[in-house]
Amino acid sequence: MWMERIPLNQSFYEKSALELAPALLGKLLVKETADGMASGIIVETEAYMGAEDRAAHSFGNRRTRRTEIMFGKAGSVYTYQMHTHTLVNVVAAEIDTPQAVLIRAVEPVDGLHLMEQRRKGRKQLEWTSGPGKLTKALGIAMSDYGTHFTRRPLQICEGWPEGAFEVVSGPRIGIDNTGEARDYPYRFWVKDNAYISK
DNA sequence: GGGATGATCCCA
DNA sequence: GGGATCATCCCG
Repeated sequence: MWMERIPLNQSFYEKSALELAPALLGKLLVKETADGMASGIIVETEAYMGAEDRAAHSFGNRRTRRTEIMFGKAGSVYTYQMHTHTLVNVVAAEIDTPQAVLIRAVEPVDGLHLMEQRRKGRKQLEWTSGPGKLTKALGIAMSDYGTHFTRRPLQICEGWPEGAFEVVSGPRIGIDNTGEARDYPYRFWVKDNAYISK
């Protein structure tokens, strides 16, 4: 499927993580590397609400080298390493309000041959159906840390039309040791999409 | 310098 | 269900 790439404006990102997380569903995540371009429609996200959210890296306004970008401009790229994987977040809210949205799954669109190569031996449904998988498939790496989603090589563009899909929500994944924050319904996904993470 | 800790993935 | 595996953080 071919799709015209129109980057989202700065103003799109200037909202709380709780508003930005569902708003990102249906948008196109695009990464360009020396090998070419790969992209996918965002189908699953999680909001991390900063200082008051025990599950957020920036809980209590914790400010370290890793979380520094969360305090920065909305639309900034926050990548970090989880075990051997890179995970990618979209910084939300205003400067000094350290909120972000984790991109948990995308549906492949462009650069299928690149993704197949990068996710060798796995079925297409396993290429991008998880936060660590999709960064591998798209070629997103720690070198993207601190760049901005309105600029190449890592952009978010217009995607599916508004209202062409149904959004549902529920508790976040993999944050069992965070008290009551564990149960907040801060995870959003496209209903019945095949690429939702397990 | 060192030990503990993960917003995960993959295989058994 | 558990091991891999390693950057990051914090303590000493």
